[in-house]
Amino acid sequence: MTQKGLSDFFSKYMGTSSVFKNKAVLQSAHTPDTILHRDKEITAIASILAPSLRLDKPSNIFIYGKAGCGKTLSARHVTKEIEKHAVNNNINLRVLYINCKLKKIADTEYRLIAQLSREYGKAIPPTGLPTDEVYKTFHNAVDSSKGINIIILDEVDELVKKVGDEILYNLTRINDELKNSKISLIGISNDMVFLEALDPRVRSSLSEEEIMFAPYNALQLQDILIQRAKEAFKEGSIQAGVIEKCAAYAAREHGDARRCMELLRVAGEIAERNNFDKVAIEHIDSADEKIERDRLMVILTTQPKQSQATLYSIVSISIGNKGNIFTGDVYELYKGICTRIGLRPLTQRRVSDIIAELDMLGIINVKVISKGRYGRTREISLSVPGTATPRIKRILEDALSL
DNA sequence: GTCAATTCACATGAAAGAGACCACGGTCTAGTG
DNA sequence: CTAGACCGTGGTCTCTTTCATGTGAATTGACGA
Repeated sequence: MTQKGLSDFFSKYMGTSSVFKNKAVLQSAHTPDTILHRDKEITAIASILAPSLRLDKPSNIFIYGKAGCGKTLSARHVTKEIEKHAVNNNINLRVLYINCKLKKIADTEYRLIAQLSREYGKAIPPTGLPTDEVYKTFHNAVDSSKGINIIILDEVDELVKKVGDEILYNLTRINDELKNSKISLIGISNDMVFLEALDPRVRSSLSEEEIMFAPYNALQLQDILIQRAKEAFKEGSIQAGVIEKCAAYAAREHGDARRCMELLRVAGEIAERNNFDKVAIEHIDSADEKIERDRLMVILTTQPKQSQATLYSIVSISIGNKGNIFTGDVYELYKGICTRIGLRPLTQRRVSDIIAELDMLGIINVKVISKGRYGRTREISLSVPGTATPRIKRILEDALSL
């Protein structure tokens, strides 16, 4: 594009009307004023937390349910309201929200406690201090707050998976040592079976109350979408049937409202970019494709070299043969690739873990099978359609500069 | 033919090491009055 | 005398290796019908 062309482009862009009124409404960070189809759950959380307004320690709550079914939203909504009430009535109540999945912020014991302490205004260095020192700081900070402290641990399962359940035990036990304050925990997890894997002592104290969030069905998703779309889009900029299709797509994927809204947002962006004044049904299809493509691209390019090399060898083998792929084959080829690009090959033990990680990311499918006399191994298959494999291979070749 | 033992090729767990990053306190050094 | 540079120690964190143990069905081989 020439510079003149660029200027034309921008003025034309300014001239075209957007289909959006307020795109932020469709972003996952947005909190709507009213939460649809979660009345029962919200009331349940509220009634459990209510004693805190009388300075009694409310029970710990464990909330679980699939992704994008309103767990975090509901918990934050209730705690925000309760905080408001506390302020109005001069009650010393504090709500801390921590997302345990956030890398470099709260994904280890040290970081979580440090982050919590920071919420109380204590400066904690990112590393270098002994963990019990940080615990002490946190303990003092909480105790001097003299009130009820509700700590929301979002995606606790991720934390526990990484560092074990000891941290939860420590947190629940802190109450015994606090003189002036009390801590209540709200654990939020996507993982349904997470609780069963916990130490029984931790389990019983963390889940004094349990609340299950069922996934939204297609109709509920429609309601939610209509509510958001009203705010997000200009009137009349959505074709009939778009919302329904969007909801149906997401309902198929475990009723994930977050994904549903992303779908609608991206569809809107696609419509806009192609100078449509309405979001049409076919834009949903393109959006679905684009989201999937982008997700894959991000995963592929952000993986460490070792994972990329492992995946590359899996992809290479899968292109050649239609049969099954086993760990041993992958490792052999992987070693070859490593020497070719000057990478120090890892041990098979580690590569085995990397394969499991790739499975978790959803790029490959892995099944542990026993071939009888011929040993036990992982049967690996790509979980992306065969038509996409050459593209993946090219991306990885680029990334590895092969 | 039947049944238990064996065997393979990894899976899976636990522990520990390497190297990067960081805080903190003590020591050294150069600049200043 | 003092501020800043520079070390050594001790801590976390991530990625990895090493060592050890587990696993499930095909295969094998002894046994009896």
